[in-house]
Formats: sequence, C-alpha cells, structure tokens
Amino acid sequence: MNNQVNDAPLTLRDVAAAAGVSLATADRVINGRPGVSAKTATKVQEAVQRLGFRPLAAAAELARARSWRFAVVLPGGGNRFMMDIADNIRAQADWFRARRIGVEIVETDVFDADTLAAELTTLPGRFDAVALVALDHPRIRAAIDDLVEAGMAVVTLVSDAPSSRRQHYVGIDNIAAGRTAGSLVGRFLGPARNGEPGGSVGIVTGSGSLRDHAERRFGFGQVLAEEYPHLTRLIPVEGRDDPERNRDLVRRMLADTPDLVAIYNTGEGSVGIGEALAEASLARRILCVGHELTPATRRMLLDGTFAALVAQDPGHEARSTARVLHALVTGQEIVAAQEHIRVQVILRDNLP
Amino acid sequence: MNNQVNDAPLTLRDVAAAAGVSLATADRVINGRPGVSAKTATKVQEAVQRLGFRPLAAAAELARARSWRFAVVLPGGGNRFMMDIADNIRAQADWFRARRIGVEIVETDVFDADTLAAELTTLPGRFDAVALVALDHPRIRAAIDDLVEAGMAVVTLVSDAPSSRRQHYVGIDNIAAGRTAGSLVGRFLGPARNGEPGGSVGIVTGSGSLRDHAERRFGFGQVLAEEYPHLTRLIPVEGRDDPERNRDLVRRMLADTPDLVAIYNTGEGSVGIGEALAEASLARRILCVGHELTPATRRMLLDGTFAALVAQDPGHEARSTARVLHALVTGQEIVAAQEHIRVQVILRDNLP
DNA sequence: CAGTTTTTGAGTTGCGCACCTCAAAACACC
DNA sequence: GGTGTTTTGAGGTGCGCAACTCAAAAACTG
Repeated sequence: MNNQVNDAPLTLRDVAAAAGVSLATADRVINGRPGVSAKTATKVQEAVQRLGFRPLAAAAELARARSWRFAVVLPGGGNRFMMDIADNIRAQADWFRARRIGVEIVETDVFDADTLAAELTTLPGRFDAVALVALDHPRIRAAIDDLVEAGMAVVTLVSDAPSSRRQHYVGIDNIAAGRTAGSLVGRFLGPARNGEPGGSVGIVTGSGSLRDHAERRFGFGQVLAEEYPHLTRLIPVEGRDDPERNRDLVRRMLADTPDLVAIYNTGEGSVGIGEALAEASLARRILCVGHELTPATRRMLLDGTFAALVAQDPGHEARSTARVLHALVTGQEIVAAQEHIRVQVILRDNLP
Repeated sequence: MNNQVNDAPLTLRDVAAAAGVSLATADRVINGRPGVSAKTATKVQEAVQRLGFRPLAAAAELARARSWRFAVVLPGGGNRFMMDIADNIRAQADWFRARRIGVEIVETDVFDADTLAAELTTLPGRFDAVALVALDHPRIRAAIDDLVEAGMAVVTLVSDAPSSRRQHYVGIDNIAAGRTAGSLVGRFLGPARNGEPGGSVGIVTGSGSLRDHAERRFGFGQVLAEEYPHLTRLIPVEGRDDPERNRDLVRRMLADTPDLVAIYNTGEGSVGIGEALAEASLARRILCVGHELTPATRRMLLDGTFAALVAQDPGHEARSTARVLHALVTGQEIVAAQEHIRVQVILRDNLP
C-alpha cells in the first residue's frame, strides 16, 4: 500500500523533457491543439501518464484569463425549496468571483413548457452554461438540445430530462426517494396484525407535470404494493404544492376515509396537511412523511406531526451545480462521488 | 432581490486606485505586512469592502509558489471504515497535486494514547498540517496543543477531542447519531400494545475508549429512556469492533435473553451479529440497526438482517478534510455548510 | 531646525500555464 | 530534383498576485 499520496511537483517543462519534445509541442498535445503527429502525441501522452502530470489548476486558470457567464433557471413563485437553492447559489458569490464566473438567476414559469422553452432560446450568446429545473416535455427536450448544439454546457437541476442531451443531472434519484418514503411508512406503521386491517394511505402530490413527483409516486407505490400489501393506497390527490389546496384536500380525505392511517406528500406545501390534521385533532395519530427540509417541515418534525422527511440538500445541489458547470466549461473532470446527491432521511434526531 | 450574483472582475490594482494608494501599499494591507499606518490601512480596507474585492484564488495560489505537506493519522488494522477514508484520501491525489500538496497517510495504534502521542510529536517540521482520529485523552489533548503551538493546522477526524486546540472537527455529531439509531429502533418496533411487554434491546459497542462510541450509546439510551420506556436496555457488551467477538457476544445474548427484540451496534463488526442471528434462525426476526456502510452491512441491509444503518460518508469526510486543511494553511475561509458532515439514515431503498 | 524613523510609491521578479507568432526542419508528392 | 505541406522548436506575452528592493516622501523626535 502506498501511503505517499503524491510526490514532487511536476511542470509541463518536465513532461516535455521526458518526452524529448519542446515545450510548445507538449503544450499542443495537452491542450488538444492541431499540428502534432500521432507518433509525437503518443510520446507526450505516455510521458504524462508515466510521470503522473496534471496541470497546476491555479496556473491554468490564471493563464486562461477568460470569464464565464452561468445562468440558473429556477421556477418563480414562493417555492421554499427553490428559494433555498437560489440562496445557496448566491451564497457562493465569492467562489464564483474567484473563478471569474458571473451568475444570473433567471426566474420563470418552469411548469409551462412554452414559457420555459422561450426563456431557454434567449440564453445562447448571453451565457456559456446553464442549469435548469427541467420539465420532461418534448419541447423542452428540443430546447435543451439546441442549447447543447449552440455549445453551451447544460445541466438539469432537481428535475431531470434524461432523454435530452444535457451533460449532467444534479439531483436525487426520485424513484429511490419514493421507495424510501414507502419503506418508512410501512415500517413505522408496523406489520399487519391478526384481525386488524392495515388501513388506508393517502397520497398528496404536486402538479404531476414535473418528472420528480411522478417518480416519487411510482417508487412509493412499488414498495407499498410489494412489501406492505395490507395497506390500501388511495388515489393521489393533486394540490400543486400549495398549502391551502393541500389543506382542503386532506380535510376531504379525512372525512371520506375513516381508516386513514398515513399520508405521504410527494412535494411541497406540507404545512397544509399539518393544519388539516390539527383541526381534526389527528396530528401525531396519522403518520405523515413528506419531502424537503423547510422551516415549516422542521417545525412539524419537531412537534411530531411528521414522522420523517425525505430530503435533498439544497446547499449541496447549489455547490454541485457550480462545480459541475465549471468543470464542464473548463474541461476538467467531474468527481462523480462528490456530485452524487444523496436521498436523505431526516428524523427529529438527525435534523441538521 | 438581486439575481445578478456577481459583477465585473476586480483586481488589486482597482482597489489601490479606489483607495488612492499605490499597489504596494494595498498589497501590504491585504497580506498583513507591516509598515502601513492605521489610517491608510483603513482606507484600503474600506475600498475592499466597498468594491467587494477578493483576491483571485488562482493567482494567489500561483504566486505563493509554495508547497504543503499534510499528514493523515488513521488507525492501523483492518477497520473497513477507516480503510474507506484512506482510499478516499488517495483518490484525491489529483486534487492535492493541483494544489502542490503532498499527503502522507500515517497508520498507527490510535487506541493507545502513548503510541499516538509519540507519533504526533514526530510531525512538526515534517508536515504543515495534520488530520487525526483523536483519542479524547489528556495526553493526546496536550500533544494536539503542542502541534498547534508549533504552528501546524490540526483537525480531528471521525472522533473528536473538543477540549483541545484543534481548529476543526471533520465528523458527525455522534450523540445525534445515537439518538437517530434509538428513534429507528423505537419506531420500527412499534408502540407498546396492551398486555404485550416491550422486550429487551441489546447494545453491542466497540472499545469505549474513543469518544464516538460513548456518545452514540449516550444518545441511544437517551431516546429509548425518554420515548420508549417500555423497552428494556441491556447492559452494553464490548466487542472491540471485532466480528468474531461480536458473534460470540450475540450468541450469549440470544441464549440469555428470551425476550430480545432488537440489537444496536454502535460500531464496526456488524457481520458477526448477522452470523449469530443466522445460526439461531433469528435473522429478520430481531431488529438490527448498525453503523457505517460497508460491503458487509450493505449485504445485510439488502437481505433484511439489518433494518437500517446510521452512517457518515467517508468520501465526504476525506474531501472535507482536504478542503479544511487547505483552507487553514492558505488562510482561506471555511464554508461551514459544505463541511458539515450529515448523520445519514440508510435503508435498503436509499442505498447509494 | 536637522536628524531620525516611519510610511509610501515605484518598480522588479517569478509562479506555471495558455496562447500566439515565426522560422526551421522534416516529410510528402510529382 | 523541386515544390508544397505538415510538423516541430524557439521564443514571447500576459494572466493577477506575492514578495521583495530601493528610494522618496512624510511624519515624528529632540
């Protein structure tokens, strides 16, 4: 085992010498410039491998001496989770400045394909790279492909468009997130007991047009059907992530479903669910699992209204977005493990 | 709301001009060199504030033109989690090289205060910074303080020594981790039913000399006592993180405790617990919660022997260690949110 | 006031690389 | 052989800053 992680600093000059070529030629190979014979290029690449040369990041960055413009396209409106992402992007101002990156946060109606597509077409020329919360819709897919075609680096954020040509997705595996929620509900309710029916599980979801919620419902249903068949799944109700709609929907659900034992909310607006339960004096008696850590869900986790949250870290996503876009435009490698966004389970006890 | 995250790049030259001083004077202020009157220094600092100047990291790094030597002190022996950390440190070789950082991984007997203290005294002069898995022991505390006194940057890793002068701790809140395990056990076992006794919960722990295991036991006990008083906690048994010892201890536990319903392992060697349960055909019938994701615990999570794991991400810890040490030696700021290590709950469904 | 110390300005060097020019050398082709 | 093309070498410039020198200016001292 080699415990010496690395050795004396190497420069491009050392590589050139080792390969028996001039500095200019070594530079041409390293930076993929034309006018080098295949034979010579191989010699240089071998020397790079052999010596383990990597350009000093600081020097490369300084010498490149160009600045970048990134756009981050987020849904407008009061979505708390998206506001958290925006805040975390802003909190990186120093990081961006130190890399000569100008960032603009563009708010738009992500739920409307035409609006979003129109917004996207304005980006080339103004920006070098873009991160967007994607709608998985043919028009958006085409718009994303046009951006890539125009030479922009494109990553999807939170909600993916896997069939597009986007270079990277910054977000969680939403099927796994839904499955996790399903396991938590099933486990927390406990096994079926002789003679006792399992009860019904209500599902509150957002608009259904973003891929993430659909995938969560799918994963949730999968686990409940396979592992907890004694539980009855109600038909999902759509509250568009709006607390007031959710409150009304849950009121009706409580009235219509005497054997309701649990509620899963695939999206935002969990606070409305808490209100409806409190009105009916059923808080803590009906098991609730939701998504994302916000001031409201934090409070409901602490007071026991919600038993658990499935969450993704908006700070991690903001930083990952920044790193990935930077790596894409500067041609650096992406550290997959670092950029993998975890599906977090948050209980009262491991609240950050 | 300002959606323009940052503006045109500034140089030190701009700051000097804005402050009405020469470049040399601005440089003296920025880098804390002597020979500047308080009045002038204030002028420059105000200009820095007003313009929002930050030295371009790449240029500063390049100009500083010095290399660093980091040591990472880990326990020797086959601890899988520690091996993961070491592997992740090695995986960062490129990152280190790009910053002129040489890293040496030092394996030693972290559990023996004399050995560890002796190892630590050899570091000053050979290294600029050190990360170590700390024993919370007066001798180690003194040794750490000596390192800081000698001008080294010191961070503790995984297990902290909070009363020492170490600049940072890279690891999780182990009390929260223990509480989380306690909540999972309590919740998964379900509420007390009329007439049914709650049953006994076994606790398997490591050596007890590292702070982390003690804190986990404490947090676990806290939650069980407060929230699940119907459960009986057995006296913790010490298996020194060794699978074979753990197996023997659990064999005896099973024989002695007819009403055993759950086992919590605060440390490594969970595979021994699985073996003992399998022998007795009790796997999946006794609820198990353990720590850290390894090939063995992953397997037991998938086959249902373990219901959940409480984990910390060794990759994150390795990267955080690198970033924090680098920030400490170069005088950069530490992004607290980025370096906060999360207490993760891992179920079968959100396995990374 | 002269003499001393402190403060400031002006300037240089080099970090390692990207990017460029220009000329020389090697090669291909007829 | 000569011509044209490709490949290679040599060298320069600048990125923004750190770190330094040296001299000039300003601020104190008695």
